[in-house]
Amino acid sequence: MRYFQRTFHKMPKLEIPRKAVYRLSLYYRALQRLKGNAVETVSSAALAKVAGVKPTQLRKDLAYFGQLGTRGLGYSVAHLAQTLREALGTARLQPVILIGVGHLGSALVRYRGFEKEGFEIVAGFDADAESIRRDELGLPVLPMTQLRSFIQDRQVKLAILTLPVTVAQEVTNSLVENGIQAILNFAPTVLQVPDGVVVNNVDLAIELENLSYFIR
Amino acid sequence: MRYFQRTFHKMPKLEIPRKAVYRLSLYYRALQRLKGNAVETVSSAALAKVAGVKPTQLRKDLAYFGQLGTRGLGYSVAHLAQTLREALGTARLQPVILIGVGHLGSALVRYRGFEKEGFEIVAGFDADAESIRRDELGLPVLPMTQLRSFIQDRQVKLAILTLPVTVAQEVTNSLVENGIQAILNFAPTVLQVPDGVVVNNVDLAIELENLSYFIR
DNA sequence: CTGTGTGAAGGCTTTCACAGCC
DNA sequence: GGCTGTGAAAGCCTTCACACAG
Repeated sequence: MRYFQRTFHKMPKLEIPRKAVYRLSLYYRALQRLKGNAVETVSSAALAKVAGVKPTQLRKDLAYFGQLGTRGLGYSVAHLAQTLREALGTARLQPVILIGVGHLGSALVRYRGFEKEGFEIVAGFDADAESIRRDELGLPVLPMTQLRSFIQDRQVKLAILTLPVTVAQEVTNSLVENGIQAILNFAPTVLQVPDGVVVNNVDLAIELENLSYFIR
Repeated sequence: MRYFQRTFHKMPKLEIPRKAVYRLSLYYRALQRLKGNAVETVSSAALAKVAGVKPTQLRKDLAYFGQLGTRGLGYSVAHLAQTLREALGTARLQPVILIGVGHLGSALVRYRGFEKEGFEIVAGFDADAESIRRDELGLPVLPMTQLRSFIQDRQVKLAILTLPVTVAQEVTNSLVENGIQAILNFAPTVLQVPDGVVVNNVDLAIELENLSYFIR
């Protein structure tokens, strides 16, 4: 996971703490639920409780985007949700490609939980593309040779990596060369990428080891 | 993810920073690779590079466990690996249960990357246990009614949750009641647990949203 | 001379306390 | 009175600088 300085066209005046961005997603989720229950305004205390954080922290996080609440009243659920959507860049559907269509990759494709959050997996890539039953997935599965043209034609910026460690770095280099700017990496290895490319790691063994440490 | 105070029987004198524990896993992985290449000693600079951290940070992290290195020389690969194994509690194989044997759950079972890290998924549980083709998984899949006896008989402390949001909290309560101490949660919701129970969340939509934020 | 161990400094994040607005 | 917005304080983690051991 990396963090870097940027000039934003409009959004925040100050640079937002890295961890705060994660929390924005939690707030957004909580707001969706409130919206479903036809709630119109919510206090920082109530929203923070659902998101599992302290009220002051929530207010600090939101303050990066200006004065969003009304004193004495709280936040407008609809307005705040919209602001967060735009801040997170999920106001428009983002195309994502998935590299490595094995067990885990296939499960992620079928998971479908991404779409309502603003992401669409538009294609899978695999070294052995021929052998994959693509109709079961409802997704085109292409050979790696088509990576370059696909990324460039479709202007894809986001990739999910569900590959064996042995080829992860090599494929990453190729992704970066072709214009991918952000990678969600499931391979249990530290990827080397140039500045300006962001990697988030999801490492299941590390999560288990971490839990294991705290059990006694 | 939660953090809490504990009295440890032996390990560290001081409390280890929460994030440092994650890095211990990275170091351990890197050491395994060095071991494979028959490397006997390694400097903090070399090990840190592979793990993607700064040498001073690595030394600070390791210092929590006492004087592990030799000045002027570095660390013994074998000895350090063993120390980390014990610290992380993966020196012995830990039994893990998986709750919710859908697409994602099945993919995790088949993934098998856990075993060499010291974890064994010993059973799956599902509300609809009957309908799951258990021979393809090579894993017993049991109905939820057997949760209690299984956890208690096998002394299971770790659970992986791959369930829909709607039932996640309810099942969590049941797990905690029956003695589960740590949960790796894939459901996109904030679980409420009592003190003494640790939850690590793996939330794919949040990871994507986070990446999306940093793309411009 | 090499490379670890560590107090001290620095930087980042969270929490507090309360001013300010509805 | 209720609840947000925010400077200041506290807490936590990382990095530095260097003493010290081999």
